Amino acid sequence: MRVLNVAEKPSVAKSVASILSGNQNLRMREGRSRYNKIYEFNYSINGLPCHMLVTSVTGHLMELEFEDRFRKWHACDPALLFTAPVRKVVPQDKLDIKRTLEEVARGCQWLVLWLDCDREGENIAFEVIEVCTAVNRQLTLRRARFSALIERDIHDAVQNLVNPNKYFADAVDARQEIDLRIGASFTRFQTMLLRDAFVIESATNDRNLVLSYGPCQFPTLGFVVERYWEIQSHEPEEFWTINCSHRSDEGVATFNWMRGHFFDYACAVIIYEMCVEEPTATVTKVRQQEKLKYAPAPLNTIQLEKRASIYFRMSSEHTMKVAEELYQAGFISYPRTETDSFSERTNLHAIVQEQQGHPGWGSYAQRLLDPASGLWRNPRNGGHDDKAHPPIHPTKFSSGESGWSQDHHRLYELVVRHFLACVSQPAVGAETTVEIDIAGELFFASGRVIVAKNYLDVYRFESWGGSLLPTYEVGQQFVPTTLTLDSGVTRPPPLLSEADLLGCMDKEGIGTDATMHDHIKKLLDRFYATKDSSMRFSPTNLGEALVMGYDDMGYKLWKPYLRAVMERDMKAVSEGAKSKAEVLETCLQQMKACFLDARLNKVKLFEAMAVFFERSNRAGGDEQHASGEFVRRCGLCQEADMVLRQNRDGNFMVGCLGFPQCRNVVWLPGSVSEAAVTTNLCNSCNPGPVYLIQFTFRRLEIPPDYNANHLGCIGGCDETLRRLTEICGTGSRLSARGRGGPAMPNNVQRSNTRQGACIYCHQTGHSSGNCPSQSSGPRSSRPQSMNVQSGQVSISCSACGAPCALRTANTTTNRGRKFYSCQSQACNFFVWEDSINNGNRGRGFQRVNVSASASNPSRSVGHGRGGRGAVDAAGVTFVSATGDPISGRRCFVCGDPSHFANACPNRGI
DNA sequence: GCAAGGTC
Repeated sequence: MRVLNVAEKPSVAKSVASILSGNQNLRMREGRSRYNKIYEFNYSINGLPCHMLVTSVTGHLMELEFEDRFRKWHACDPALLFTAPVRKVVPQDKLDIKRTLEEVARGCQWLVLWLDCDREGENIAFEVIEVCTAVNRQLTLRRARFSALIERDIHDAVQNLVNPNKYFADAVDARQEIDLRIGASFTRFQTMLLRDAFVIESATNDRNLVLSYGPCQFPTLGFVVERYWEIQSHEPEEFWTINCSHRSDEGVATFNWMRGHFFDYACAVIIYEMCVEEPTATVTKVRQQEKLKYAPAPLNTIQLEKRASIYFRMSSEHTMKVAEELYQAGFISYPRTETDSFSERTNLHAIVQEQQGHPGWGSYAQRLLDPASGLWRNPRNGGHDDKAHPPIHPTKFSSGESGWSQDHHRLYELVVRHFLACVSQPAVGAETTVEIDIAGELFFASGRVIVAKNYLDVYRFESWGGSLLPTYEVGQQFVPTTLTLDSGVTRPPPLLSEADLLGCMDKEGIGTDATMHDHIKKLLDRFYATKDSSMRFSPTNLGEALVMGYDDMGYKLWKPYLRAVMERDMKAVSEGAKSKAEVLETCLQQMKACFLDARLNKVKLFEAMAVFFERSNRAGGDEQHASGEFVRRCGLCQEADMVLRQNRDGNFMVGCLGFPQCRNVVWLPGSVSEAAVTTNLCNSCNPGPVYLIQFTFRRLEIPPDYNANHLGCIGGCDETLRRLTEICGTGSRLSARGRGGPAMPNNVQRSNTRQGACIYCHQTGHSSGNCPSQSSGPRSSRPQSMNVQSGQVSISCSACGAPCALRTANTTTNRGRKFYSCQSQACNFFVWEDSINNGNRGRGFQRVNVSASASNPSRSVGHGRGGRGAVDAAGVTFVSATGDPISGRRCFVCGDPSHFANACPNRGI
């Protein structure tokens, strides 16, 4: 019996063939595609002798596409894409693989499917079935289920073949169809609506600019915009904290206030004064604890991308490209995996053994293998398993290859060191916490000594800040060296880093491990977002405007919810709880309703775009062609429909949907006030059908002997329409110029009250710049850009010199109080408006100085915001006027004192 | 010219 075996990728075909044949009498020959070889050997399945042929596809063999009539953008209304017929086709670049399968399948009796054991794999299995059974109806179809490319699994799978799972494949069919229909309809709609209506300077050639919408790319953009809005709308709030330090022979200890910080200055000062008056500190608690810092879980794709971004500033897209090359060359395992736990059957020691000769980490590998070192520890289980691939690990030793770039070296090193760390003991630290009491107020200090670095010895990318604390004993008393009341302001969160963004996508289920980096890249390619020099993402005006437009419509299309609902439905289909047809119908019905509604509310998108972009003077503008009532098939291009439209200026025309390729248009008289296509057909015009249009003319603009209501035909037979066109002119810009004497620039025409409908309210009588609807109210969580723009700018940032915006605080303590702040996140400058009148010109992070003397506690304490520190006879300074950043704090994520948590390089891992 | 998912 001849058995055709098909795997999802060439590497799996090779492994399966090599395992099943035991490399005995294994022959390889070329297929039609250069990547997909054919392996042949003999094997026996359940005692039945078989001649095995093993080959592969490369992922999906087929693509879903619309039928020809719906593929040209202007040939149909995008709303039709929710119902237009679709078909699965093998694209040009996969035809070679298809032919190989057909040729081999003809001579086989069985087809065994070795696709990955996930939903996409099952769907690819059915694509292979379709191609193979088309040439050989007699094939027996069997599915091999395996969870790893190891001998036992592969032999088990082939001896226990099952049936392919249609439910799994159906779920993917549904996902594909929904993605295509939603993506194509919204992309065409918003591109045609906005691209030519505004001057979008980000694109060099905006004729090619595509304003795409996709159920993954838009939520990804949503994360970026949401964080940006959070930063923009942040109102800095001033807070106060008491810090204390003590210098002894052993060094300096910095104590933090147990209360953290106060937003109320008066309360903070009262407590501070109490402390200053009785400054003697008493040690109330000394606690010593052992702390462990565990090595990370085994490496999966998302962690690889996140860590390469943080450690090497590599983009996720570039990381995957380099990883793919290392994989192809055999140095690392398959890089697209969700799995972060090793199977018990993996020979971890063998992988370590291979690395013993490396000059950088070889000696660590040797120590690991020495049982006497006690360094070995079985790796953690990260809790994810895609059942198809192991965690990313080194598969071949290398001390660097000649063709490798710096990034190849770095990524290979990360994979190896990560693996060695995973099988190592955690780092051990001894932590000491000391609590002191000053006048009833509690303060604490902590220090850490690393007792055993263990995995940190090899995993040089992570650190565990250590700092020594002088020895204290309970009951010990001392007078602090400094005791200061310090001020700070709350800061907004930072822009999203690539690691943050991957984290958001992972959490909300946007994309897969193999596609997340594509979605991020798409934001950059589409000019929706930019990445700054510190690898953080900001939305562009275009990205922000699109999200703002949909947000104003009340649609959460830019949120991850839609994808989450789809994902739940897909799961239901894969479990057989819902049918593919049922899910497709409900989902597409809802999305079509949403689409039609979005089109009705397109003014919201216009408004949002108008906040950032100038209107374009380009004649036409595709938005006029985005929808309209069918009148006739175009006689000129004979490809698209002619539809009734109203242009921006309110003039009617019947234009071809093939614009701009086809420019066939019938302009209607400028005196038409209303027009609607009827169901009546013209009896004389050819080629038919040509639907008649019911017109209403403005009485004062047509001669008295003409009727204001007229049922007319645009096919050429209608004499009345022809005469009125001659008399009144048409709404076309060329015609308007002709009638109006000397040609006027388009923007002048737009401000003409008769022709220029306001872009905001679509009414005439005022220009867009004076629209009464634009005295904007507050916008949900977004920054109030209008208010900011119209704010009285009268003060400059002390750090960067840029003019500050006047804002209004909305916090509990300062509601309604006005303040100026720098719009740059980096400066953090702000000043209360009322304090300017008092002579204070802004504070930023400046410390406020409150002085007192330890030797004379009864002396009055200065509250002044400009007082200087005082030194007593014994040289004990309680205050600092240096403006230094608050010291003695450490990052609560990694414990490193060199930065705070919001700037921690380990944040988001 | 549109999506997202495989993979080379």
